[in-house]
Amino acid sequence: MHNIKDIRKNFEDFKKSMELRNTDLDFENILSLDEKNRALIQEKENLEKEKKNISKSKDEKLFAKSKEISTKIDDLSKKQHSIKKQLDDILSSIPNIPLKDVPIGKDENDNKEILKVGEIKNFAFKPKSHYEIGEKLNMLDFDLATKTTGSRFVFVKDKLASLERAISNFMIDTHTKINGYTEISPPLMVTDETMFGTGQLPKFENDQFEIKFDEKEGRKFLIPTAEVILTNMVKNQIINLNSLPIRVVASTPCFRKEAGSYGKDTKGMIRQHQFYKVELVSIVENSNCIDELERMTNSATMILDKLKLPYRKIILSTGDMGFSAEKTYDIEVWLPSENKYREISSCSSCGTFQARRMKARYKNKENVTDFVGTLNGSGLAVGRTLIAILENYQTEDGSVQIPDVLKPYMDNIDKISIN
RNA sequence: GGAAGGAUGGGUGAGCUGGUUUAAACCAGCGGUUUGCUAAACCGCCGUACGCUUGAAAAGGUGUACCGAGGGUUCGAAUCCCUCUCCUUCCGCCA
Repeated sequence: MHNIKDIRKNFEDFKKSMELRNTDLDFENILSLDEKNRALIQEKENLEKEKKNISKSKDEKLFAKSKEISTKIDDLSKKQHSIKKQLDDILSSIPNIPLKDVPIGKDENDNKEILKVGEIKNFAFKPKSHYEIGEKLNMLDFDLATKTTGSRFVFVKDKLASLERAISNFMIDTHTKINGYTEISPPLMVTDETMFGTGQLPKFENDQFEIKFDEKEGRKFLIPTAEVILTNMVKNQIINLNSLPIRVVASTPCFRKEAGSYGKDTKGMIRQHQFYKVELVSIVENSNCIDELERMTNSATMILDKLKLPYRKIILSTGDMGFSAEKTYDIEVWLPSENKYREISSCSSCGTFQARRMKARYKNKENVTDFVGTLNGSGLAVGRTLIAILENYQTEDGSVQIPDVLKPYMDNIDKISIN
């Protein structure tokens, strides 16, 4: 969320940034609401001062007048709150401003590749898709999921279920032992306020699963990514400088409605309503965001290096970035059956954008309170890593080799084959 | 689910028989003195948000609100009343 003061001050810059992000806004309305709001605050504060003086004087003759002032204040207060709410509603739906080095563009076609790693294997046969491999092995069962739950879910069985768990454990171990992250096992449900903090609400409510809870309770949602709950660990607090940076990692299921992607990736487990993801979150001094983003992205690619999966790193254009991001790297893994790279991780710096929404602050070196910087990245999407291993490590007879680094997690077996 | 107690600044914690509280004190933090360095000691500063204002800016000045959240009583609420949330302890139930 943006500070209205900054918008007021750098209005033209702000306008331009929003155009880069294809955001259509009624800029004049923002300014006029802001002015009205401030005028009402002034009026109200003057009355409050008068009232305060009367009560201090303890002059009984003025008591009646004080009462009169109270009703006026109530009235002004209501007006001001309504204006402020209108303003906040608009502000809370405005995306973050891209950093200067983010390529300007309309959509994903304007993203820029910046790195390509690993050798793409030349198969002597036509490589099968992950779902063909999985179904042949009898270890991916989409029909069973349809029967019990619905579309876009899957049963992972037997050795593939172990492999999925192995992937997750391997990632967590790498991030905790080598990359300096602390493991967290968080709640998978959050309040609406928490969803607001990271930017899922109010604008993207349609993508979220809401849980029916007791009437009395506030609203609760299933997390669409652990980013939501890990980032919000610092909400509504002022952190000591010496406890920064905070680096946490969690492996959690993620729940997404995938509204608006009806035709996309209907086959296989590329796009599911529920999937496991290992998520990295960093809370840093806001001046360290850029460095931390590189560090985080390197932590994510380290996994692919160790798994010996070919990948590329791209920087998202202004038109393709997520709502809260100021700069995003996507990491895409090679899928032989599709003959192209597919997203397996997305690492973003959000600057102070989420911190403002969460009111997450710290005391900087000058002892001045300032908003923290927040970053999040997948390290990596577990389901898609499973897919990548199935496809890249497949052999002609339908079995799948186990990547060396995962063998210790799989009873040191070499491959998974048809029973 | 029942009963009792509690929630105060970054932390600990007084105030809670309405008006010298304009939120004490301690710790942490920041600045300084001393010092070969560290430590210690001593001195000073130190809540948050928003408005107005001086200034090119950095940084000041000033006002209002805020003592878990929201309402109420009152000329006046951290303090009294109501509702809710969360925490602690005890009882019951339970993986």
